[in-house]
Amino acid sequence: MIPSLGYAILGLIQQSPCSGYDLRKIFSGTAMKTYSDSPGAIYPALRRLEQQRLIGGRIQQGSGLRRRQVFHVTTKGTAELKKWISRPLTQDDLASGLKEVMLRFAFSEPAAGTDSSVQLLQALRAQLEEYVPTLHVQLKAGRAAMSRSSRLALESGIRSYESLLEWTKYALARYGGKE
Amino acid sequence: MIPSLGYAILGLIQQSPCSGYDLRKIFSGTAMKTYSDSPGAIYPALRRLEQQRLIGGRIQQGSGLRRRQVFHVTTKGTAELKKWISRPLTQDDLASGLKEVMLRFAFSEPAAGTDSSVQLLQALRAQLEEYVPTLHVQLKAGRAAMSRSSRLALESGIRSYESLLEWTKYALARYGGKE
DNA sequence: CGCCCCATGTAAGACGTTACATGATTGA
DNA sequence: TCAATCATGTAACGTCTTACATGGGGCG
Repeated sequence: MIPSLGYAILGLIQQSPCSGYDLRKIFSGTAMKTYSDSPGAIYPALRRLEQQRLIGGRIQQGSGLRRRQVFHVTTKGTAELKKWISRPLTQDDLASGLKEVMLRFAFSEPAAGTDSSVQLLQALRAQLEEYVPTLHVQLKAGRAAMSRSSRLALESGIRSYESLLEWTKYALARYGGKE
Repeated sequence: MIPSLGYAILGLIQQSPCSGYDLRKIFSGTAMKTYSDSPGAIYPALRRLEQQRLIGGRIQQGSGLRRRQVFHVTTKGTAELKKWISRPLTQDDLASGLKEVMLRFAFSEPAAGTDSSVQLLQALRAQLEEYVPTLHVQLKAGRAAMSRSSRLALESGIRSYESLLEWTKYALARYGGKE
């Protein structure tokens, strides 16, 4: 099983070939730094992906430049990426952090086509419509026993899922509407 | 350095003494299952906290019950919890997942008092008011180079931070308003 | 020459996941 | 008595963090 960081790397490399150093810069410069910008994570991850033949590296040795290995995604890598993006959405995908779901969506269009994006959004919307009410139940159930701050914290979680649900509708509209 | 799971356990035990098994039930039954409900994580974590004298365990051996170790927070543990909750909020706290910040807030009132809760909320609001505009910049900067789905994914992140900002205002109002 | 950035890596240690193991108790 | 649940743990494995190491290249 490939960890999140692996997929993040795979997706970025698929958008355009990168060296490990390029990846570090992307991670540390954008909102993606959640996926570790440390060399101790990135270089081993690259090697693992290479061993699985999901990416391939070519050493760029042109014109006095120092050694620099640029990686590209293999056919197998593209297939793996598509599989990951198209994987059915489970309850766990929601509860265990939206980050990975959003990463899948972010890569979906270039890596797996518009249909995949739309399907992911629809699945996400459906899951959220199921999940949000259970959170309200949790809030009602625990209301008495919870402190004010923990109640508010739970409310914050509920709000964020609700606002994500709104977003899925907005995003679906951007993909043509009708459904 | 104590990992998130450690603080989650510390906070729960502080609310009311628990056994490892109780903790597992709490984690798996509520929205807190992000913090691992697996025994392979919880029991070692409990032992670590005990070694640091942050919690203490008492074996409940009454009336033919099977051995059951109930943990309570020590003075040192309470102090550590307060320190963690009151720690100044950094940029990293925002970028590297709100989960831990919300956990701190959830425990803040019972563990460190109302003042701590309010201070955390104010700090969070201030950080968000700084951070949200930088995300808008990121969106504008990358707009051209990004695919539709990655643009939408970034927008989703922005929305979620914005809605969190709204929530901090709502929560502060619940703490007396004025500020 | 000395310093900083490019670019890659390695080693030690901590933590979490998965899966397995152990026994006692309750209820069918 | 057999299964399920209570309750605790352990071992192997993989991954991430932190910190250190290495060297070329440009620049003042």
